Order: sequence, then C-alpha cells, then structure tokens
Amino acid sequence: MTGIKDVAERAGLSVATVSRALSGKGNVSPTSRERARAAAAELGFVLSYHASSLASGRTHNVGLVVPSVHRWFFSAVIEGASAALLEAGYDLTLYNIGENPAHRQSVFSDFLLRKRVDAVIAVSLELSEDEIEQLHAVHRPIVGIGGPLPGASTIRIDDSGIAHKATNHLLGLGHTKIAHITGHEAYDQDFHLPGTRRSGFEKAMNDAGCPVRPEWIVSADFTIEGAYGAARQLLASAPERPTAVFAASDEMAIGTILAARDFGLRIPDDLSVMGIDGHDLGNVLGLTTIDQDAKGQGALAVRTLLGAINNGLVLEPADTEHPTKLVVRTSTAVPRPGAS
Amino acid sequence: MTGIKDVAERAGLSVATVSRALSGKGNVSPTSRERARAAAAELGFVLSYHASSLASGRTHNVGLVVPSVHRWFFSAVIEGASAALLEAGYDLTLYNIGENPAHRQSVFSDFLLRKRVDAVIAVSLELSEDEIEQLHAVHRPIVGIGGPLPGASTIRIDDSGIAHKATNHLLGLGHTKIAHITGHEAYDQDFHLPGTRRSGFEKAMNDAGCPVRPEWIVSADFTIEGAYGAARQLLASAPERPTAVFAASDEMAIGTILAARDFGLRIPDDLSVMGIDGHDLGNVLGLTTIDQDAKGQGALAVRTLLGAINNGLVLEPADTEHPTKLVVRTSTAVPRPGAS
DNA sequence: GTAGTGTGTGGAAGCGCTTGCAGTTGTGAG
DNA sequence: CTCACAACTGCAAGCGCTTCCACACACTAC
Repeated sequence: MTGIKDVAERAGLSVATVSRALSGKGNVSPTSRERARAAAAELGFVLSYHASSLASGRTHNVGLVVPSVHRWFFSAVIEGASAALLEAGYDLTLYNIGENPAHRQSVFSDFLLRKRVDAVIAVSLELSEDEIEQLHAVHRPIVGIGGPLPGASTIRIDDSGIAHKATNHLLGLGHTKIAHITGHEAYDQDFHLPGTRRSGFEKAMNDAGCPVRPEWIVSADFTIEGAYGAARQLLASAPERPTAVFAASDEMAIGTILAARDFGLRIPDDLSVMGIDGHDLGNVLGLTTIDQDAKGQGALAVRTLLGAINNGLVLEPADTEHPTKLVVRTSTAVPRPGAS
Repeated sequence: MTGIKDVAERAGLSVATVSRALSGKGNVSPTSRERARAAAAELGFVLSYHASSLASGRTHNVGLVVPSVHRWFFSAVIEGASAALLEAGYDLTLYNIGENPAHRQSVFSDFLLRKRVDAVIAVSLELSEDEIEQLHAVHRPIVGIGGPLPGASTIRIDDSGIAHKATNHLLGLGHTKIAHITGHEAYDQDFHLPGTRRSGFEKAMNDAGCPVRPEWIVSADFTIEGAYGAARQLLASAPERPTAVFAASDEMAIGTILAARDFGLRIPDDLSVMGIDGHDLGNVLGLTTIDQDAKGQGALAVRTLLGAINNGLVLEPADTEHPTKLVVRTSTAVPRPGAS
C-alpha cells in the first residue's frame, strides 16, 4: 500500500512537509503544498487514520450511542449527525445499546474506552450513575440529545413548553375532553421526558380549567405498536370517549390513529389526534404535530463537538434549547357538536 | 492514561508477555496470563485499538454502508449487524450514503480507504462500476446484502421465488384481479430487486392463467409515503378495481393500506394487501407478508466476515440464500363474492 | 551424555504517521 | 553590511501497541 513516504518521494519533499501540506497545519509554501497534493492524488493516497490518530491523538471519529435504531427519533438523529460528520471528514461509530444488558454494559465499560473516538453523542439514554461516570472517563467532549446528561452539554427541546403548546392547540379548537398517551413510568426514573411532557399537558389543562381525567392518561412505550395497544384500551373501555388525544410522540400518535380506525372512529371527525416529533409519516397521515427537527439536533450536536475539538476547548456543560414548530395538518379539528 | 507498559510493570512481566496474555495469542503460562489480566483489571486498562491496529493491521472495526437509515430493512440490518459485532468486540462504523452525491462519492473515494475497517458490509446499494472498483480497492472482505455485488460474497433472498409464493398466496385465496406495486424503474439499472420481484409476480400470474394488467402495475420508491401516493392513483383511477395488491415491500404494503382506507375500502373485505419484509408494524396492521429476517441477514453477514478475518481466508464470492417465511395475518382473505 | 523439541519469556524493531526542534534561506531594519 | 526575524523545510523522536527473533529452560529420545 502506498504510504506518505511514497508521496514524499514522488513529490520530492520530506515526509514531514507532505504531512503538513496534506493536513493544512503548519507553514508550507504554496508550491510544496501543490506538489504534495498532486503526488497524493496521482498515487491515490489516503491517510491512514490509525497512524494519524496514534501520532496526533485525534481520531477523526465520533461515537454515537443510541438505545435503538428503529425508533424514528433515533434514526433521524443518526441521519443528521452522519451527514454533518461526513461533511467534516469524520467517521461515525455507532453503538446501538439495544435490549441486551450485556451489550449495554460492554459499550460503556469497553468500547467507549478504547480511545477510538474524539467525542461522544449520547441520545436519549437513561443512564445510571456508573454509566455517566464511565462516559466521562472517556475524557472526551460529550453531547447529550433528548434527555438530561449530568456534567455534559445537552441539546434538548422545551418538553414541557411544547406539550403545553400542543394541548393548547387542541383546547383552542374547542376540545375539553382530551386524553394523553404518555411514556411508561419506568422510563421516568432517569429519563424525564414523558413526565415533563405530561406535566405540560396537565398544566395547559389546568390553565384552561379543564379537568384532567386519570383514566384518560394511559402509558405505553414510545412505539407505534405500544401506543396502538394503549389507545385501543383507552378507546374501548371508555363509556365516554375523549374527543382528542395528545400523544407524547408521533409514533404514539400514529398508533392511536390506527387504533381509532379499528373502532370505526374517523379522524378528525370523531377524534382529533396530535403528537410531537415531525415524523416522516406525518405527511401521509395528515398528522398535526410539533416538529422538533431531530435531524437538525443531530447536526447541531456534531457542530458543537467539532467546534470544541478544533478549538481545543473543554466543552462547558450547557443546555441548548432547540426550536420547535407547530405543524397543523388534518388530524386535528373542531370537535363535532354532539361529541363535546 | 494507563498503557500496556503500566500493566506490565504492575504484573512484573514484559510488555510483550502482557500483550500476548491479553490477546490470547502465543504461548503464555497460566500464571502469567492471570497476573496480566489481574493487573489490567486493577488499572482499568483497555487496549488502544489504534495502536493495536497500527501494529497488527487488524482494526476490529467493520464498515457498514447503507443508502439510508430510515427504511425498515436497513435499520433492521444495522440492528442485526450491530449486535453481532458488539458480541465479537468489534466496532461498527456507519456510512450512511444518503441523497447527497458528494457524500456518496467521498464514502467510496476517501472514507473506506482509510484502512480503518477490517471488512465492509454493503446493503442494497446500486453501485456504479467505479464504486465497485473502489470498494474492492479497500482490499478487505466484503459482503453484499440485498442485491448483487459483483466480485463479492452476497446474502440475498430468492426475490423471484418469494414474489411467486406471495402471489400464489393471493391466487390461492381466489383472487384473480391482483395489482402489484413495484420499485421505480430507475432503481432497476443496477439494483435488480424490483424487477426480480415483479417477474416472480408475473410468472405466478401467468402460471395461473391470470392476465397481468399493465395499469395495475404501478411503481413507487420503497417507502410508505411513496407507495401511498402510487396506491391512491391505482385505487382512484380504476373503474374496475383490483381485489388484491401485492406490494414489493411491507412499507409499500402499509402505504397501500393507508391509501385504501382513504377510499373507504376495508382490509381485507374490499381489498387484500400483502408485502414482503417482516416489518415490525406488520403485527399491528395484521399485514400478511413474507418475512425475510433482515436482522438475521445482518448478523449472518457479520459472522461470515469475522470467519474470513479470523481464518485469514480470502472470502470467495458466493451467494447465500437466506430463508424466508410466509406469515399470514388478517390483511389477506378470500375476495368478496361480488367483487371478484 | 548429546541432540532435538516445545514452551515461556523479553528485547527491540517496527506499524505510518505527527510534531518539536534545529537548520536553511530570504527579507527588511538598523 | 550585519542582525533579527519570519517562512519554510527536514531530521528524528515518538504515539502504544504487536510480533519476530533470540534465548533460557525443561523435557524426551537416542
């Protein structure tokens, strides 16, 4: 394989100068720079990033830790981060925690410690104390997305605020009988998202003087399937049905729509449904939602980290609130006169 | 940071012996091995894979190239591969080609050439001659999934056969007016999947003596949204509607179901729908499908590659046909007497 | 007894780069 | 004309491991 030595030889320069020319660091005369570039191109030379990393300590690689690759939010973050990294010439190492506790354990105790990454992005992870400690032991800048991450910089949306806004959208249409599909309590220990959104919902209801009916708050995991089951229960058991459902995520809203159709309920005539996310399917389903630009969050995380890396700064723990946008489509409407 | 030197010192051994003890290669007495392990554990030492790679040429890292992370098939493959790699102590570097041609170009011309990966898995890529060449220039074992990849080992399903089987399922129920949603022609140039499935469909129809009506073959991209649009067109324009739709993927089948509901068609009473994949949503929607175990394909690709790496074998180009399974749910049924 | 074999160990030479340092040249100021 | 300084370049010392080689030792076989 051709190495930087071959390039140097061909360009009639020293290895050192070629290295500086190719990396753009240090002073190199324009002539030399051009000759080095040309020689590299002719030989099809690409730097070995391992050798480069070993010598410089910079890996040009970012680790992305996700709980799953299937849920929309995670794949959107992956997509956004991946594109931004590609753009910057960085590799992306994906750590998909999954359901297996052994895998989870090894990611934190082994994989991340191999000094293979310049930075870590952790997405919506409910981390234990130990895991947070291990994460920090990597001694690399960390950005958390979609959940609190003690000691690290985080990118998040105003969960309570948007839940409030979403609920207000339904209230504004005239709904008063509003149900909420939230995340499982278990999630709530370290991962406050479901609780925060729920409290935003409750606050909006209270503000409007609408009763929050406990039987109209059901929980599910954050999937279409999970919410489908929960929504069926909600819609089946109620002698008196809600006229609107605010789901804590778009996937949950989609599950709700599917369940509603099973009961012969028409959206939005018999039931208004809205979610939070900005899921790609929203368009097809006409889902009213609050778009949280997950792709943008992934890209922002990358920009933040690369900025820190390139400036050699320690990343100060700081919260960045990512903007969101209410997208009104056809799944929400004024309740039918009889129903309300 | 603690290095292998520190471990050696603590264990009272040479660096060389510790390296051998920790990697399991070469002769080391049980006593020394244990002492090395203990010292490493006490110091929380984890090998630097960069240094290790540089010295040994083995990176413990596999590159996974996908066209997108959103479509179900790809995320399922990622999940399967990721778990298998984690199990083996390997990292996974994700190259998400995406829509941007510049990104696509740089993945093939730069990223993969950085000698950072021991092996490459390429998923459903429609590759140009150049790209195939660049892929082989990596000089690493390659496995292709879900499409032909000249010169590389591939894992695939019997696309024509399962399309035949799927169509036969509908024919067996008594349908004769069957539509097919296929992939776009553009895909067909290098990526024969839609064409192959379509030919399986046509063959089954011909075998059964059923006419294939050109207006009942519509194409879309392989997404819910795409198929939704195509199916709306199919169902709207027909003065005479098909009684069943065979979609080339589950996501397309789901799009079809959503479109059908827009027209007030009941599944399966008015329209039977089936797909191919084994999508997670299939359960909720009662979708009849042919499960192709994408996760398993990802895991198999990893096992194949690791086998080749560990045995130092050159991976002979070979086709492995992955098994599939017809899963009958509630989206397909005998056509209504009046409809057929 | 000697030679032959196998096992366990350490020294040291790299793997392919980056970068501190020192040396060379060219420039403008004194 | 000398000196200070900047711009450029090359040498060589690593980065933290793996692995070849040499060596020591304990055997077995003759």
